[in-house]
Amino acid sequence: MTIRSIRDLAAAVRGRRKDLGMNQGELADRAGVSRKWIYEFEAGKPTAEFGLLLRVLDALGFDLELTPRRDAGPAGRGDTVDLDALLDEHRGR
Amino acid sequence: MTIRSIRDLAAAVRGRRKDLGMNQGELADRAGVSRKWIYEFEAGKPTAEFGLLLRVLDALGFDLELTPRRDAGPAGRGDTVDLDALLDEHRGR
DNA sequence: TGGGTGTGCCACCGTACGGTGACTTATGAG
DNA sequence: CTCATAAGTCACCGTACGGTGGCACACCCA
Repeated sequence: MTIRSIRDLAAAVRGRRKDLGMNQGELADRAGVSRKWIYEFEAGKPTAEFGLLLRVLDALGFDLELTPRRDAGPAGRGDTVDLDALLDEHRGR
Repeated sequence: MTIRSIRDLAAAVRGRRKDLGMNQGELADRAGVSRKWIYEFEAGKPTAEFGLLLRVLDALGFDLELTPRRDAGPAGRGDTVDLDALLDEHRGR
């Protein structure tokens, strides 16, 4: 699934944890964080540190993939991205 | 690419930023973080907050994907680490 | 030679992250 | 009705994240 927000990740983590039959405490131990961390993260806390998150995802058997965003265009554009257009778009903010 | 460590991500971010012709300051502005954050993150700081990271990845046009780990192929090195071993290792700190 | 730009790095500071420990509220088994 | 377990929540606290502003060095180009 594509992660667009912390809540996306939180839901995925919680679902996966339950699928694996783990409770918050077990996951916390395996990932090396506190149960509080798990609880708050699953509640959508956006300030969680990335390093700890990686440990949790690892403990859950998740892989994290990074890919250049493919513009949801009608016809799938090639891998050639229009950098200027992209820049202008962002410049607008 | 698959993210296994903060350094993986840091390298990807730095490479992408340069490809887009941005300097640290520009990326920082677009992502709404400080230049110090960009600098430290690209240097591999593992404690960066996930919320800020999402903003930076968004500013760079990156998509983040979460997938169940593909079972390590047999050809792979002895990465047959089980969770308990990982557990013990993490416990050490 | 000098100016401009990009980056590494520093000190300082307010804020809040994350850990610990405990309490409370379901929920379920016996 | 108990007892046990899981999850939500709280207070307390040390630590350090992240922002601001600045400085120095390395370039590059006129």
